[in-house]
Amino acid sequence: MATGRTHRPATRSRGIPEATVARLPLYLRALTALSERSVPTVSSEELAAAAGVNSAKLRKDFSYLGSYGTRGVGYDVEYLVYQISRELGLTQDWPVVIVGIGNLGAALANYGGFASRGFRVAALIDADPSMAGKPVAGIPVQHTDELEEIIRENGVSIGVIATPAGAAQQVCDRLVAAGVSSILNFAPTVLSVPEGVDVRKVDLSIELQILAFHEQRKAGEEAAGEGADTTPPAAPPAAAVRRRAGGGTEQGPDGDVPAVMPA
Amino acid sequence: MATGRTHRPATRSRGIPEATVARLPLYLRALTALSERSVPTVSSEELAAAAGVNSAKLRKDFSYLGSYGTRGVGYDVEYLVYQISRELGLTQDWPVVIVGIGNLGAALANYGGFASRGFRVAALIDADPSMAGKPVAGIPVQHTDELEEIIRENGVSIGVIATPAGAAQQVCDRLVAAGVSSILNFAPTVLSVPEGVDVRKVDLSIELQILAFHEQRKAGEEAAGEGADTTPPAAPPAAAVRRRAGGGTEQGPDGDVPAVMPA
DNA sequence: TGTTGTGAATTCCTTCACAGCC
DNA sequence: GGCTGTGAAGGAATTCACAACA
Repeated sequence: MATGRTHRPATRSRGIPEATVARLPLYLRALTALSERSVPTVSSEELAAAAGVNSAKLRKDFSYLGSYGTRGVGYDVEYLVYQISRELGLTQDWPVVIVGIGNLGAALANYGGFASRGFRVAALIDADPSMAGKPVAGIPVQHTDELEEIIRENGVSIGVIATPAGAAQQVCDRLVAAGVSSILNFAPTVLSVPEGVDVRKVDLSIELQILAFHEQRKAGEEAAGEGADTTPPAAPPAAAVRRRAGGGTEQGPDGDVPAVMPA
Repeated sequence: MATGRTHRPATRSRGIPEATVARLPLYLRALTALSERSVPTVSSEELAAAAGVNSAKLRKDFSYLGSYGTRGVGYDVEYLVYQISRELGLTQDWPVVIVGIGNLGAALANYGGFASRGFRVAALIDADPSMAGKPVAGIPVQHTDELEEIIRENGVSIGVIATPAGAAQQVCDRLVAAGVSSILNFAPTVLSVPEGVDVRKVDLSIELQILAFHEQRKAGEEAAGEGADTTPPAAPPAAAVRRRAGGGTEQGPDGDVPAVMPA
């Protein structure tokens, strides 16, 4: 789900499995909600329900962090919040820059959940000179020319790319050259990065396509149901079939380069 | 990565592993790019590189779809595009509704990649009456009151939730009741849905937290390096530690309910 | 008694390596 | 000779089920 090119073999970072790391934020959210309601302790069963996983998985996940629970009782909410936060590195301040302040970039800049978890938007950067100086979410947009300076001055190590696909690799290269070593990519491209740089990708159209797959399957089951297999009716040997959407935008079959959005 | 509550045991839908389904859109994108450059055939090695995976994995993935390649030659680009599109259900038209037209909802509505893959934005829905009628991305926003009618009239089966966290479950319930059976959730909540409904989640703050984890680990390795283990310095038994961000928005430790954004 | 923590079993995914075919 | 398709091996993630223990 992450790592652009660098075929890092899904390292078990510091002994904690990737799959577990990916769930820690979920637990953390559920725990913080409990904390706000001043719930002192929680069982694996309850917490698992709140996080939407099963309790055995949750207990195993926590076992990688240490033995933070009490048998017969459960987990101390505040303590766990602290431990998970520390494990995730959220007890420190992470300045991030957002590059590409279109619709999506603006949405990200306005997102409150950032600051509430140790992430601080250090700068907004856009290539459009007419954007420069315009405040978005209270932060003035700066021009791409200043990218390197901004990164270095703020000690930024995490960058968010919300540019069109065409610009993403170039922006990525500049970020990395300037010292960024973790990138969250919203552009619909596979980014190439040197060893040691982490890339995670958020790709809207991929999520929709996966949903469509399951949706189609459901529809098929309903219809068929009876005998034989579901093998599709062997298709035209070499005929490309394009979409046949109804209305809506168009801007090239797939090269995308959307006005502003994720894939 | 999907399914809110419904603990569906990661079914291998129609024999194709979930992990493979999740990669098909990646291949499709790479293939479409090749198609545009009029490249007639491609080897597993080349295509894998373009999609950012390794070639053995790609070949195995394709083997679940059928034998669409030619030994000694490679894959016919157009043909594969068609086969994958069909497998994903993209050869048909999928009307979707977007609920919650804040910054993010607007970004989604403007996203071109939608239409280019069989997804058609059938309607934009928001709870704010003052939004009603206002066009976003050329589509007039409609009020939540009309949700059920819109779903039914357009035969919508895929819904996108881009509301604040507090409204998400309620919106979800209404969508499901009206007939939607696949949901893409951008709100930072675990959604409960009945059996048979698919939920996928896109959660920005989770992605950032995962990056922070790895970033922290990198920093730690640099520093340490030498002897002993990396076990952290046992922490204060029951003291919650809050962020210490610098500037930035605030709106409650975690309950989130952001102005408009994903988690 | 009630709940954690964890070995063992299971299932799922990835990678290897090579036979089969063009 | 080159490249696909796939059994088989290896590894990772999940789940089971129960001993340990407050």
